[in-house]
Amino acid sequence: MVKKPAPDSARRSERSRRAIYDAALALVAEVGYPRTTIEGIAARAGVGKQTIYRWWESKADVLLEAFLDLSEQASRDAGPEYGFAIPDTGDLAADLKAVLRLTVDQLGDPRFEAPSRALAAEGVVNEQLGRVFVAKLLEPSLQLYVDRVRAAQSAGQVRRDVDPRIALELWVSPLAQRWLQHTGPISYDYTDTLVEYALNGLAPRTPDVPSGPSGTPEHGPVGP
Amino acid sequence: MVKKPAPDSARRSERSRRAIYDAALALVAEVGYPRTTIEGIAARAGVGKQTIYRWWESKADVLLEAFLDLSEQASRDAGPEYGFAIPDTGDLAADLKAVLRLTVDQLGDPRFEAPSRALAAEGVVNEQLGRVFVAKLLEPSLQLYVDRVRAAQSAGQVRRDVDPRIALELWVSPLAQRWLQHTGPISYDYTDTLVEYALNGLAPRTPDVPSGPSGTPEHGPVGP
Amino acid sequence: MVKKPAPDSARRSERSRRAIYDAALALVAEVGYPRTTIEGIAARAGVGKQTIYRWWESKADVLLEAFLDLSEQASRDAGPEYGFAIPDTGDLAADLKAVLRLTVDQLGDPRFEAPSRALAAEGVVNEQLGRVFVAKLLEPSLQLYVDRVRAAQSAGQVRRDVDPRIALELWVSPLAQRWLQHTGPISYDYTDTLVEYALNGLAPRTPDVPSGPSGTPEHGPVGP
Amino acid sequence: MVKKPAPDSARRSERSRRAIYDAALALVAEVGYPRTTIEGIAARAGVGKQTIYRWWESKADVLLEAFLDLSEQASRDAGPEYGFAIPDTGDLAADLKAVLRLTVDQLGDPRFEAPSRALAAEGVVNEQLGRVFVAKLLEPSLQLYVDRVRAAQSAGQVRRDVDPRIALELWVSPLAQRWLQHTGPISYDYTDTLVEYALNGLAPRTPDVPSGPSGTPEHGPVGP
DNA sequence: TACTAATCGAGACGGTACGTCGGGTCTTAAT
DNA sequence: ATTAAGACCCGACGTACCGTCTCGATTAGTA
Repeated sequence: MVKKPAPDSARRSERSRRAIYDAALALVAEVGYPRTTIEGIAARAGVGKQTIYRWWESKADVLLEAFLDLSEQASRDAGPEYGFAIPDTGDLAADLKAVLRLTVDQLGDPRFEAPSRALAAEGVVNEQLGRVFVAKLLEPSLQLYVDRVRAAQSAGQVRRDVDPRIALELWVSPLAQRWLQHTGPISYDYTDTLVEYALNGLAPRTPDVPSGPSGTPEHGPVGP
Repeated sequence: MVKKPAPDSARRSERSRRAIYDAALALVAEVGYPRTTIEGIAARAGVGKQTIYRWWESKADVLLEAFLDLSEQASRDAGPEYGFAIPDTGDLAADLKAVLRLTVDQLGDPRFEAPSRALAAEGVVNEQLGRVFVAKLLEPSLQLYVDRVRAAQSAGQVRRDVDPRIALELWVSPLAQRWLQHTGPISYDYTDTLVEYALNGLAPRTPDVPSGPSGTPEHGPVGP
Repeated sequence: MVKKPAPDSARRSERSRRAIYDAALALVAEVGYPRTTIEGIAARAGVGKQTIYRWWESKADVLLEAFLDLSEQASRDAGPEYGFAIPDTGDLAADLKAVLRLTVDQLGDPRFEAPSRALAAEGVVNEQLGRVFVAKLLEPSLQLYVDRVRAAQSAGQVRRDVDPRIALELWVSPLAQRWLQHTGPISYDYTDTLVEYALNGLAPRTPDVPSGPSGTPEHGPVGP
Repeated sequence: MVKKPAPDSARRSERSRRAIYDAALALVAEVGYPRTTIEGIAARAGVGKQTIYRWWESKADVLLEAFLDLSEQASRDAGPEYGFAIPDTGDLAADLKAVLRLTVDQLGDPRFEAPSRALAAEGVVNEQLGRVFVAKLLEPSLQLYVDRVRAAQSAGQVRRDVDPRIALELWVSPLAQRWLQHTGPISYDYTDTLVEYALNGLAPRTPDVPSGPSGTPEHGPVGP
């Protein structure tokens, strides 16, 4: 992530690095991302500006690393041995609902909200940073859903021809969009509903009784 | 939105307003949002800085109005009588796929991409602006889906207990997230798949007929 | 003093003119000349900016006229019939001292100080205005000294080869400089001393007769 | 004179300081004081505006220092060993006339005129700056007159009860006023006359010899 | 007395400069 | 060699006024 004639990272001051992380996160939480300045971070961290410019390319870069560090720390604290996973009780719907409820809680945690909003916003406009953000923070979480969906496929609860990476977006993206863009309220009910819609679809279940005239004959040759 | 001793909007210079819109959109497209400055907009528009500060509160505000104006213009040009609508051929899936393909095209249009990304990003971090952005630009479009889903409910193609406002997020939000956060590629195949997953659900169709090879054989194993 | 395509002064609003004079003098006294602005004068006078620009060329111009008006008013109030004059009691030294003491008082009058300092300062740097200032305000006063000195010459108290216009500078200019440039304190003693030095010269009187009655026995060892 | 968390003057850029002095003096000479802007000085000096604001409080402050520097330089160039002095040939009148003629020349030197007028004008209105101007630039010159007058007193050419600080104003102030306020022309004749009037006074010399009334016996080698 | 043209209060406009903030580079001294 | 400190050049900020330019609404002098 650093491009300059790489300084000697062996001599790097660990103390300064930590102080910078702390200052950056604190400032973003306190005054918001746009009013967080490199000078401000340096001053708060008791560090020279050059120390920041030496090791990072931009304000966003600093915050990204700081937030990554925070996340690692959090997951180390939370799960000593395993790094989070989605439970598998055999009931996919229930498992997803449970995890999404935790996510709802986390999205409201002010400790995470300010920096993650800031990074997400920066990522919208700055593709390079956006990709790092996604790769380092988002994808690992999404992968857990991929795994869980695969397990459900093995258990016959999800059709085998479904692409798990796309499937998970049916519940993850709506929640993400509501949070990111303030397009709607976020609640347990909401996420529960998403899971149900996603697993069951919107179309009426073909009445297992052949008599049913309705159905959805019009779209796609569902069934013979 | 203006706080100072409200300027007299009757005497406002229409010429300047248009020039400012044009300059703002052009600059965002050319150098990107963060490098677009109010000073730059004023200079390019041949306008005094104060004329911008008199009528808008911030750079984001200017761009938002400029973009709104652009959109209105576009929809006026496009649909003389009706302001866009989702076709209703009777086949919900087909209609949604068609509209989403248009959306995919539009998301790639550089004319719209720069300003809408910029505004979306700003809205992530600036809730006030975000809400205006959503209310003025996003919701009107989403409302069209609500209407179409309601029609489908009347036609018996969608369960009556489904909330259309949530339903539409099953295909809109995934697309939105991939575009906003660069979480994945965007293609016709992708949006087609979203529509199918959303309408049919992920769970296997209750095998109404034991022999039934149900599922959705037509589109095979989608995904990367 | 006005160069533009002369507006019709017959239609000029006397009310506005007076309000502008008052506002200008008040502002200069309150906030000082540099922080007195045309906009400020207009606002305070309840007058449109154009009304000022129509009749005056510059801030200095406005103030100059306002001050001239003030002076005329003052001299009309002070001396109904005669417009100031220096007394002629036959004792030139006494007359000059008396008038200079009045001048000392006037220089300390805050009503006059702010605007006259402002105008003097402007005149230092802006020769055109300076000349008007001198011609309209300073010279008329100096002329009174010229007259008095001429009278003294007729009375044999001042040498006939002395140029009165230069002579008066011996006491006027030192006082003026101390006031303008803050080069020294101003007091009755000081002006008295100036008159004596000027009339008697600095060189020792040739002790024509040891008992000589001339000289200036009355003022003893002046100065610190 | 600086109020902010005093910058470290040890690290001050000498190069910038000189460039700022040069630019300030040049601009004042070229476009006049009021049209000389801090921005202009910075641009011409190839310096950031902040570098000016860091070390000076105002435009007047910059110019004052620049002019002080110029004067020091000039006096260093002119008199390597002694820093100017008024000659003492034994003839006070002649010595004063000589020095005043030099002053007349200097007042016409465009190199000095613009900045010194500007500073004088500023000092009229801004007492703080005025006092610095006087103390640093004016008084040192006046002191030379004080010394010369004292010497004349010792030599019996000037009365012992005369205050030299006031005496010198008899010729300095008239010249100063004519120059500052454009109240009259400046010439060698004029300054010569001032010296004669000041030394001999305006009142007729007591006719030491009843016969010789005319001529100018009065100012030659004063004293018996 | 009504007409009508100039002046008036008001303030938006294109500009210039202000004084401040922060970005990113560079220098210094201390560790 | 890295660090804290901070001066430096630079660009943009948001504000204050400049002097010009419309706007109705008076407001005189003329018809």
